[in-house]
Amino acid sequence: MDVTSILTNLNAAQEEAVTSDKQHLLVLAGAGSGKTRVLVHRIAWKIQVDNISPFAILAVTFTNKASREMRERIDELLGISLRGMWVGTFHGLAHRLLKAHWRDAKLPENFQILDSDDQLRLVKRVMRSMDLDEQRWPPKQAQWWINGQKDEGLRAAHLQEGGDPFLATMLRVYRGYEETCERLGVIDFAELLLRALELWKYNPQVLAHYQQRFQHILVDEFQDTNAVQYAWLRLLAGTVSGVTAVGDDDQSIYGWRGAKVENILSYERDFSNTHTVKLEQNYRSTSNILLAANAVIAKNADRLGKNLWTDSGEGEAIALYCAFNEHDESRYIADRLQSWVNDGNRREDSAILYRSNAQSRVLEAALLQADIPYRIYGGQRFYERLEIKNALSYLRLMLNCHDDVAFERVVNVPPRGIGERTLEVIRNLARDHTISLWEAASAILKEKQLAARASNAVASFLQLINEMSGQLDELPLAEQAENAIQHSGLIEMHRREKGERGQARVENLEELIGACRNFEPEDKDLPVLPQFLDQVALDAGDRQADQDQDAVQLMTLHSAKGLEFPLVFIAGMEENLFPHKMSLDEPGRLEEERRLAYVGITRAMQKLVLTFAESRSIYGSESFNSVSRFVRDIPKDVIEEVRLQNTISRPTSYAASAIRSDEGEATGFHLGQQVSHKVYGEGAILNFEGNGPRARVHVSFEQVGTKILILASANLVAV
DNA sequence: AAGGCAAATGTTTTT
DNA sequence: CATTTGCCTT
Repeated sequence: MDVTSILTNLNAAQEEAVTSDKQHLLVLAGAGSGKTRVLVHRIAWKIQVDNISPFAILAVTFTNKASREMRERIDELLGISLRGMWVGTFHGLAHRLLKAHWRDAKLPENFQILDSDDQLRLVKRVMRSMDLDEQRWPPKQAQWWINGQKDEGLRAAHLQEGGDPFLATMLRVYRGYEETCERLGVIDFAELLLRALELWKYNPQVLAHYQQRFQHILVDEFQDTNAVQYAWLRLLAGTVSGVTAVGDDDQSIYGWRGAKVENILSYERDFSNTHTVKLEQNYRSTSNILLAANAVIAKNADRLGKNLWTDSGEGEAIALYCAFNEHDESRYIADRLQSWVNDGNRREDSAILYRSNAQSRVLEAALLQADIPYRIYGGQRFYERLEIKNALSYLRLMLNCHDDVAFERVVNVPPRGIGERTLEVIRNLARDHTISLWEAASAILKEKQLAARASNAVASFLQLINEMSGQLDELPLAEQAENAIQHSGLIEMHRREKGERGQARVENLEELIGACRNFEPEDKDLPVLPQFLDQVALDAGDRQADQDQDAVQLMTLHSAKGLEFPLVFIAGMEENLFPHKMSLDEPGRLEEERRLAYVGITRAMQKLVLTFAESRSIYGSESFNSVSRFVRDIPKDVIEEVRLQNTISRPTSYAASAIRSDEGEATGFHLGQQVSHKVYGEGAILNFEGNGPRARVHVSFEQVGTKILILASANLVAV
């Protein structure tokens, strides 16, 4: 094989990374610097030059999408079989390990994976059995807390309550939840990782096997690893294997869910004999866009320090539009998009990004109005939808009637007269005798402990499942799914549901049958249903397809990471929205928002359009926010402020905020600012009027509405 | 046990 | 504002 082909079209830094022969390699890859490329080419280099067998390589990513992409690109470059090479997500690989070593991991052979919805239900059940007040102790919070502990590698047994009533309660729930999971033989996502770590920790012979096997380990998006994932990697690498870690501290935006940027710093300490390469040349964006991105991120402290540069031209200025309100903002974006299309561009090549999903509504309305096709990413994914989860629960019960999570979910869906009371009897018996709900239900029927009506309902449910699972081996997957959906009455239930929602649910159920038909099991010799269920649990399915239509893409800034578009809009560049007000208290949070802004800006290849609204209704009431600090951090000479109808370049100030800041400086307040008045309470500044001692201010108070006050005597206090 | 109405409650998301 | 959740009635 010709080795030079691996190195063609690589720049010096990329080549250095691909060919590095130090044991460990850390690649700090700026946005758009060819990160995946380096990863893929390094794998090729390891195989063809260092003669490492694909069998001895493990490549790990965070998302299924990233892992699919990596597989495809390795395939493309090498054109050889990837057989034996492990490429997957952290969770996927952990699952694979646990399946192979279920005994050592102290799991039942056919353990089920809980998604966050299942997990919440279970936490709720545990908390209810502990008689905790759901108002005082929200189950969501407990779930969050438990996952947070697990992400840190902490089990209930490792923790001390230390007299703190909050901790004490959380810990009790954690213990109860752990016990329940253990009894049911189910594991949640965080558990998947923690178990895989413990599998190696407590079974040195298993660990040794994998340590010997994997000579080289590659990790993508290293800045997103949490404590458990990092420990897992260290353990696997041992002292012999090499580790290539690729990441960007400036793109760490998942700290709030346990990701530790510090892992990048620890890396050089924990893995000796490390070489670090920075990829700073950007192949994606114009220099104006990079200038903006660099300026925004420069305000963060504790960066490893990278500066993106490009040798492509300046490109166009970054447009900034100050809208009156969110409708005006959306209309502007739609207009701008329309002219982009009229100029012969594809909608597909543009994206509208925003901080929170709630912003998409207004944008959608404007696009609909303008007749511009769009595609929304985010929100609920296919296998997470209620109707799909119900259908899957029937399949799970057919496979294993002792699956209590599935049993709870669909025992009375569609309603068949098995209510809370009946269920409570079954639950109690199951708990007292440590048997499954299925067994408890059967026992109760036999002993005739129920009223005739409830008894009949339970009996017919058990019979339904029995009948369906009787045909398990005979029918193909799609027909089993169809049976489940038909005979359970699920499809009939949604048909009767009024409105579009029912219609959509029926269609989704039909799509599920299609998905079953298209499913290709990894191992053709094993039963197909369990493989299907596992796959579905680990990959909730890409959001609505409809790929064929040329459409604008709408998504949150978070989900835009890793993508690029010639034209990018970022809507809602306002204080309190972006940076989000929730993240203003903690400085670490604010830095993460700044990185999110950096991620957003660096998605744009040719043209970036930032918009903000002077007034925006949030949850029904109007709020007034000033332009985001991130916009103010961008050098003014790369910004072109857009006014209605005409476009003016204003190197000195933004027209809209100029008025504000002038008045703001004179009065100590600015438009939209939250202030407090000792009689009227809190409100927002709507307008200023006049100058000097007679200056007046319009304030919209939350309690009493809008008042006009003499600024000098109102004694307003900034909130 | 099921359907209807009032009240609460609102970041970001992958697995 | 819009959706979900819990309580209350039939």
